Amino acid sequence: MSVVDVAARAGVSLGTVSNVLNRPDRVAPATRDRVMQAIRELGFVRNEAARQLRAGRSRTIGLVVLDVGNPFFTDLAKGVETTAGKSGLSVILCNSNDDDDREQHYLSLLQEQRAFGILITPVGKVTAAMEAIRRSGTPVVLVDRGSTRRQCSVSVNDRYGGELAVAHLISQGHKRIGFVGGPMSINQVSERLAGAHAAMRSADLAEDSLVVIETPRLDVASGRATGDELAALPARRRPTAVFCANDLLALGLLQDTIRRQKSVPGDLAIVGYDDIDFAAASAVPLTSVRQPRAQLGQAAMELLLEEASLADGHQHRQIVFEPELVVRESTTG
Amino acid sequence: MSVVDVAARAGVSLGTVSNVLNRPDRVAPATRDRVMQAIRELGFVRNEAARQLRAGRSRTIGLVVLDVGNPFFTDLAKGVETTAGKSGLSVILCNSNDDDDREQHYLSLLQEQRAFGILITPVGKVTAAMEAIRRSGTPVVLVDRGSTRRQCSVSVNDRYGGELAVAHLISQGHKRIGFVGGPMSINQVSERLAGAHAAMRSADLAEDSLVVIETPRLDVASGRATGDELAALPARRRPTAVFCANDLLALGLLQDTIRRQKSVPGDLAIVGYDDIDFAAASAVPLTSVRQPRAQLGQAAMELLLEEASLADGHQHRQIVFEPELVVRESTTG
DNA sequence: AAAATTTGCTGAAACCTTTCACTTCTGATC
DNA sequence: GATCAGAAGTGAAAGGTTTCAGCAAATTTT
Repeated sequence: MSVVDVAARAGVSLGTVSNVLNRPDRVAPATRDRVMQAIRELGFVRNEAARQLRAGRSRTIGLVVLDVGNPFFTDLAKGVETTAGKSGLSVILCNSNDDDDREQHYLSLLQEQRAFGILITPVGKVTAAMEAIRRSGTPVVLVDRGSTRRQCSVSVNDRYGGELAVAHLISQGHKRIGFVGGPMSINQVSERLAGAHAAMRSADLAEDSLVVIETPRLDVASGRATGDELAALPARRRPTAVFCANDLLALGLLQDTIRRQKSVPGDLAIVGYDDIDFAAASAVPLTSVRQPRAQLGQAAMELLLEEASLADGHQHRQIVFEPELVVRESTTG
Repeated sequence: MSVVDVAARAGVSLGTVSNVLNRPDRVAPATRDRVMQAIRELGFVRNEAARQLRAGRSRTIGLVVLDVGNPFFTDLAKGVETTAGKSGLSVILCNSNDDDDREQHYLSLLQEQRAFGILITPVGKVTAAMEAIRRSGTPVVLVDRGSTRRQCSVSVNDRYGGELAVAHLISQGHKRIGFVGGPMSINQVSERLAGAHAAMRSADLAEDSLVVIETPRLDVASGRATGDELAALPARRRPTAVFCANDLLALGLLQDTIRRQKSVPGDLAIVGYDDIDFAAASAVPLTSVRQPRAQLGQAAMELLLEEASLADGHQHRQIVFEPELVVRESTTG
């Protein structure tokens, strides 16, 4: 069943049916009603595949994130989705799960679907595949990740965020500080670590006073596992405070620390990153570095739309938000 | 650029290119290599829209959930996605946000895209739109929601879960118990409430010993707001324990209770529902009713595939999982 | 009244893939 | 040497939408 059937039933040409669907104002009201009636009677539903084929591009944008299980990304996704919806675009949420292959897989998929555009938080570097997609005319905006002039991006100053977190710990009197996060191939992680180092230097603390514990992933389970590593350290090397690269890690570590009957922040102060909703509701409310999640999504989507509309004369832009430290009990007993 | 260009470059017919793409074994190795080479040289990417148009249905399934911000649903989504991936299907995650209109919107969208199938946790009743989609030949499986014989569904016994939760509170000596959840139009909520009532009856407690507080949504903010309502109750009416219809509510309420300097479970015992990862990491580790989230997703996807393959002779099935009570400190000081 | 413009509608062409009936060729069998 | 079977490849048709040049009628302008 197709526009042809609708046209037959309404006694008009198929071109007119298409006009009713896409430019109703160009059709005489009487005709329009007749067509609408036929559509209703036949239960006609537009075939999006045919539309796309004809149009050459779809009305779907792909949002590729590192972890849908992380509330940071779902909040970001909400911002994207709301903004996209206003332009009649839908969002397909893809979970790369920190995995290069999955990322690659989703990129191919989006390319085959002739996605309207792609928002991506890359697992590692910006790959050749991404470059190729961009060159083929599909707008690509980097999310939660800075970029060079040759690409649009929306990010939060991760280095500064790391600095904020560690400077705060230092101001609380800590001198041996741990950094928990990984893999280092994730840009956000290495930037936050760089910020941590910078804060140490500013306070004239020795390089090796920052104990770096690399985790395989940025999730709650990895955070819990970190408890063992910390406990295994000789007391004089063991940090009195840690900065976790995200809240999931921090919550996991917090949970494990309490399980070991240690006090937070007494025995170990903890700072997280992202300030997800659960951070405030945790065993000990978590000090965290807040990022404007929804705004980030909105800004990214707006950049994408801008790039899509000004196809040629588009000037790539890099938007950088500033993070904010939210102090709670996990660092101030 | 299309198969035609590839064919021209490789010096074969377009039918052969298609064969290389879809049934490589039917093409002589030499020819196959030549075609592959041409594909690489031209950077050819299959047009999914054209495939779909030809095939009549897409390779995408829609998963419509009530709240992507709820880890329960993202865990469920992971189960769905993994299982779908094995059959070469992709998943588009749609967030109805407890809103009828949004649900309707997404259903239309999926219908226009000729989705391979739909997994949905309906906001309210099973609507005429859903029926229509099913009749049009698209498999629809209800998720986290039971159904009649006329439809496939995968659910968890919510009534029993409610019973477990409240029976546990009663066993801890509580006699005035609160139920927090809403809106009641959400099936899971009313079922869990029904279970709560059943538990009260079994213990010979009066009907009005169960104080029902209806919330507008099932999120952390609504949970926090419930603190006010509880505080406003006269002491002799105020429950000593509450059962929250999900963990987000429970975490919100927990947070607010602690803010008021009350003790959990001393002044108020709290049971949640879902046992999301954050439940164990909260201020006071939360007693909760665990649901097999990933399994739920997997089972739903399998039912969908079954329904899709046996189009005609398909016998609708209803799978019901049993929930499990996980006791933690929020109910056992 | 004639000319010009606007309005309303038509229908063929294009978008790209897959399928399938068909042809051609190679090698084997009797 | 004729017949047959199988392998390899061909190319037209179908699938549903949108666009656009073009046509006829109605309306306005000269």
